[in-house]
Amino acid sequence: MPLKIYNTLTREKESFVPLESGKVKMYVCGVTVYDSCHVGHARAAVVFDCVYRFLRSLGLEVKYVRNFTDIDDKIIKRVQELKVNYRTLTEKYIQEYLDEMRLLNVLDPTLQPRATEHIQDMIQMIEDLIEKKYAYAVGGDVYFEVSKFSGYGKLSRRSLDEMKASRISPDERKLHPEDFALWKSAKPNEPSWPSPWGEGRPGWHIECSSMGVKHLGDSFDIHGGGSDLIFPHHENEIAQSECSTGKPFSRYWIHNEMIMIDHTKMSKSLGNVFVLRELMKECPAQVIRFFIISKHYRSPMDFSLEALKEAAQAFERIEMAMARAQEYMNGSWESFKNGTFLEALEGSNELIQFKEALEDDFNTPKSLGILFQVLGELNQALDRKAKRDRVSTLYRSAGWMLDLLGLNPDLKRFRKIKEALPFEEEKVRSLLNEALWKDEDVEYLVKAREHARHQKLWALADQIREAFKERGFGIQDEKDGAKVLRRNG
RNA sequence: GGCGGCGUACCCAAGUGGUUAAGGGAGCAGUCUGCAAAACUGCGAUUCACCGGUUCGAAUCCGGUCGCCGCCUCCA
Repeated sequence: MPLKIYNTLTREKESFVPLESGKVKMYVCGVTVYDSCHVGHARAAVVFDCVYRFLRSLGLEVKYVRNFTDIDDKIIKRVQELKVNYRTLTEKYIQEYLDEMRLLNVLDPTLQPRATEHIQDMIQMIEDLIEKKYAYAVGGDVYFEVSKFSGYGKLSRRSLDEMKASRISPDERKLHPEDFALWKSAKPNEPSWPSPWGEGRPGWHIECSSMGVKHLGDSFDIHGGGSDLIFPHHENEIAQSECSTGKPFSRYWIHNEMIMIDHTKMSKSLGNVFVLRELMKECPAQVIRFFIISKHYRSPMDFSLEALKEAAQAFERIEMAMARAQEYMNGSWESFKNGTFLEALEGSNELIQFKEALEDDFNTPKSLGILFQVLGELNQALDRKAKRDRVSTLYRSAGWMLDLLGLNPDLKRFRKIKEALPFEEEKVRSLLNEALWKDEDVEYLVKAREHARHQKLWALADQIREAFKERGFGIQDEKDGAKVLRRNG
């Protein structure tokens, strides 16, 4: 089955055929670095990370570019409010973003260019557009003349007539109200770069055209971003790029839908955002990732702490099963990997189904359904002490699925304590009064409880278990020793 | 107003023309356990917002009604 992608440009699911066989060139709009990211930014990053991972696992060589917008009006506004150097500000949020991406297990794109590193490229493209009469300079500003591009509106399905009717308070110096800025002249004390039109900065849209074309070529395969970028950002990118190069820009446009709070879009202006780094203090990043991929990327998704709690519960099921299998097999799933995903597919019905789910426009929720079926079988096999071969097959399949979805279960949460430790009731009593336990205290108490159970001192055993619970640990008694697990949050 | 989308069990969520409508959470019952926890087993939508139509057959296609949302200004 070929990979099908829903293309915003055609509004249809299409078979994906890259321009150059075996290679994919993909550009995704990153973030504007003027403030901390929220869950919506995480969704976009995770969605395209899944796309990236899946394309790679199909054996395609993917060049993936995701930019940082590190100069724009919002950044300037923030810089003036905070009275800091704009590079200090942007650098801070770039680092924050990179840290968060790492925690979310989002792979580094091939390139992460910054707008300010491409000012010259942008100036060249603007000059080119002026020369070709698609753009005009007025004072220190340059505008793109939208009516010169017959394809304008093809992505967002809008006509110029509609736009003329709806545009509000147009800049007087524009020839037409719907024209947009390619270059903006600098006011005093604003960050600026020299240009043929004087000191200034690039308009927002030109950076993506310029960096896309520079790093991926005039025409490339996939362009992604949030659905709120379709108009005007992506529409304008198409106009600039195609007028400049004379060639079709991106061939497939992928847009992820928004995160909603109480059925309303999460956005800064409404003040209903959940800041990612705050959320990560309460909840493991992997749970956030799991939450995100549990809904198809093209549907709006309601976010709430309750929903996140449900996701945490479901994710723990994954972690428990994988931890059990790891213990049984005495090794991480990677150590049983042998070969690539495509090779692992051979004869593995569940992996084939899993692949088919993702091939259908990256249907991650459907793929999770298949993962859970495999985990159910894995648990069954483990319950019945099935042969190593059977367990190993299921374990490996589940591992591949988690790998492709970029889910990284935290198996260190589960610890089986095996070594014997001397039991001293006094020490146990004193530890029970401690508010915080070190690792060795945890181990000691697990063994102490085991001792108490062997002596049928049920009251003491239950007291210890209760103390564990109060400190965020769960205990599971198993035939060959107790297992302790650290609860999330 | 223009363009686009959504409405599936208590909650989340796949399924978009054809065997019993995936999966997860929560709940209830059973197995296991000193009691738990986890795991396993069983139970749970004769029905897919509503009303018509097309079809041998529709949650799935078409028309209408109701409700909700996004974009059209900065936005992932």
